[in-house]
Amino acid sequence: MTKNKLKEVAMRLFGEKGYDGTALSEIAKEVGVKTPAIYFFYENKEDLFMTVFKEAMEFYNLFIQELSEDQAELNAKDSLYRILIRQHHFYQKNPEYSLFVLRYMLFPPSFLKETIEKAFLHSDVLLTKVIEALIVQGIQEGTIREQSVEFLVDAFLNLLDGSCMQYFYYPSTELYERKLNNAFAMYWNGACS
Amino acid sequence: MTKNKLKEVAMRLFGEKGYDGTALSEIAKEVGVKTPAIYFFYENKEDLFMTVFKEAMEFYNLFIQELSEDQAELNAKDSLYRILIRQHHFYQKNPEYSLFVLRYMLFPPSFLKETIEKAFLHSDVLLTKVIEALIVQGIQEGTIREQSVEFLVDAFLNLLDGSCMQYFYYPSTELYERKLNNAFAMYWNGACS
Amino acid sequence: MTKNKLKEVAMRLFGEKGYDGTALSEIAKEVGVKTPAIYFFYENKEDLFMTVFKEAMEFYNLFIQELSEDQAELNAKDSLYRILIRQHHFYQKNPEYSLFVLRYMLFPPSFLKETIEKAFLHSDVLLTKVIEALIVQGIQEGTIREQSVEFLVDAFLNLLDGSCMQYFYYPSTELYERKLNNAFAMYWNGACS
Amino acid sequence: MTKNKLKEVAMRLFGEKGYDGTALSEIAKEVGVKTPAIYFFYENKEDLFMTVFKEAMEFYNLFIQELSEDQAELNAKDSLYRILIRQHHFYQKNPEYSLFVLRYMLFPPSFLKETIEKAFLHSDVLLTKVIEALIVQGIQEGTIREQSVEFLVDAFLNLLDGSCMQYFYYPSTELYERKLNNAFAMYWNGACS
DNA sequence: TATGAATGAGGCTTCATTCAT
DNA sequence: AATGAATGAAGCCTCATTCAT
Repeated sequence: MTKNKLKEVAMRLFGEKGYDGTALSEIAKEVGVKTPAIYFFYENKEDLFMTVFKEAMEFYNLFIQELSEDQAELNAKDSLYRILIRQHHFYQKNPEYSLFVLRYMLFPPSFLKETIEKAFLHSDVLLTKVIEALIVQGIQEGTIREQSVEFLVDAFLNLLDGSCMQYFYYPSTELYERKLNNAFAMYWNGACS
Repeated sequence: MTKNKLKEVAMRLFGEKGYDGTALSEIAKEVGVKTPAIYFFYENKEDLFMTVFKEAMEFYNLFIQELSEDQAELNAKDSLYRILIRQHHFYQKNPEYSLFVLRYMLFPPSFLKETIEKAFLHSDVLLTKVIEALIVQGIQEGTIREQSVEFLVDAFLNLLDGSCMQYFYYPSTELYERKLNNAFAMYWNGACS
Repeated sequence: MTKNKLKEVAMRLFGEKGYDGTALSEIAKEVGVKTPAIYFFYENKEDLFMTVFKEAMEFYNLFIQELSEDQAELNAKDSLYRILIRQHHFYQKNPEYSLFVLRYMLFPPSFLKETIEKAFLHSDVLLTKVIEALIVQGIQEGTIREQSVEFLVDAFLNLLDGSCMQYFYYPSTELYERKLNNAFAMYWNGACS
Repeated sequence: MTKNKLKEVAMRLFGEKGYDGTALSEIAKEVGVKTPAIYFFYENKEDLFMTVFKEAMEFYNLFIQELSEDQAELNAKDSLYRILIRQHHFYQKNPEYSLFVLRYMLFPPSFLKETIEKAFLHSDVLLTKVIEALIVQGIQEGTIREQSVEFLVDAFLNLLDGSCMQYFYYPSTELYERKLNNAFAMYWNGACS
């Protein structure tokens, strides 16, 4: 399906080189098609971008939703750690989605700044709920010291954001993993005591 | 004068709209000059960008260096907290520099990916040393529990990166500051106990 | 059915927006069909245009021919006036045909300038004969003063052309009709005295 | 001056081939310049067209205004006849202006239908006043029979419009002139008697 | 009878860049 | 120190047209 190939290639190139840095001709070429063929499937560059963006967001939100599933049997600590690991895996297995989402979360093209901000706030709310539930579970378990939930959630979200940043920032996986583990250990340490 | 104004406007626009999304004509227009005037001061677009980039990095490194100064009189906790606050102030007082640095740290234009990576690793090393010194001080003070320094440094760097991300991500300053304080409190909690 | 609908829509759009200003896709869309369907009925854009053009000319010539019929019982003055009225009615009842004919009489697309000129000269000859017959009748009746027939024919044709122009030029029907009547009255006045 | 050459060539080509039928590249080529040079002088195709249009209208209105001048010494008949002749001369001496004005009076590109209609109504008012003055003069002279001025004005404007149409319609000058003279003679005949 | 998919040609426009002044 | 004039390259997009189905 040309239409899907276009979406995939577009996601990768938009993620790597940005909206303005990606020519439709490049996308077409990689798909093995001439540029005007794009217009058979998408209205224009913006439409292609928006389609890709929506899919990326859906996929990312799906990932967030999955974070909350299948964790019932784990204790809070393992669940939280697993979220970090899953985020890491998500980045590794879906480099195009990840790069795309990160890029346009921070640097949306001006023509859809608002749309994008709303979409990301939505994801943020989803994620916050997932974390909250786990924190509450930890407190009930007794593994997390009784204290303000908001406080614990904020710190964990910061940890996630920091890991996100570092994943794209540090080239070496080893280094990244060490930092990730150390940061989580410190978090858990603070959460318990 | 014109040369500097060009640099300033270029930094802002490159930061806001990206390298490909910024036309030299826009830069010239904001400065109140015609496009060819740029070529009197800079070889070409890349040269202007590189000049701006170097200045941004110097400025950013200066900021990092200043973090280590004037902290002798403070205890470790206050010093570390002050770093977070200073980072926040730096972003607020120098939005153009900050946005530029963040953008090109994560998404360098392909023609200078390597150069930029080196520059950022350099800054990272600088920053790591500053943190390390403070951690060691804290251990010597006895306010930080004796444990692996690397461990504490990694977690603090993660905290800084997370805060960086959130600063640009969250629109509201209040929300950002709450999250920042909560995350630091958790960090310090973990560091002591 | 589709073939005829295509012809109708094409006539209207070619008349309103010109040959170059009308895309085959627009025509197809209005007919409720995809563009390639056009090629099942017509060889290409030119062919569609020519088909439309021929029909418009036939229809217009039919109108001219009808002008000479059913007028036997009327006197010359009424017959001539009736021609003006019929022209007016023709424009009102067949706005698409009229606009099309006017547009391509004055501004033929370059690829068929000659063809079109011939077609219009043919219509002109037809019309001239009709007028001539009525003038002669008028002179025989004694209602038109005896004088050069050519002279009277030329003036009447000018009257017709002027009315044509004004019909498309003036937006208001009332204004147009007043002008038409005044112009004819003056013509008849000159013809008699 | 490239800018003026562009205007001249644009007027001719827009007049001959229509707005959609004229490529900027053609205009540029005839001027001896590459297409993007047009954008140094005009914002875009519409702007070039509008500039040409405004100039054509100004020029045409100037022509109309001049019709009323230098006619004091002539009697009404000669003045009116002279208007027809001058219109003829105007068409002959300024074929580009004339064709352009005629084309866009009848078939404005959709994006400026309203603007153009207003402009032409303005010209129409100007012209009507000129004719009116001459008719009144003729009645005062006693050369025109006393009757409704409106009636005489309408008929003369019809004569002018008819002549306009025929000028562009009939290829042969001789034929055109014969028709013109015959039509005017008939008009004057009707006006006097 | 009609469409889905695709393309070549070409149009409008922007942009970095040059060069004479 | 800066601009007016111009261009080559390239980008987005439209359109007539084709062809397999």
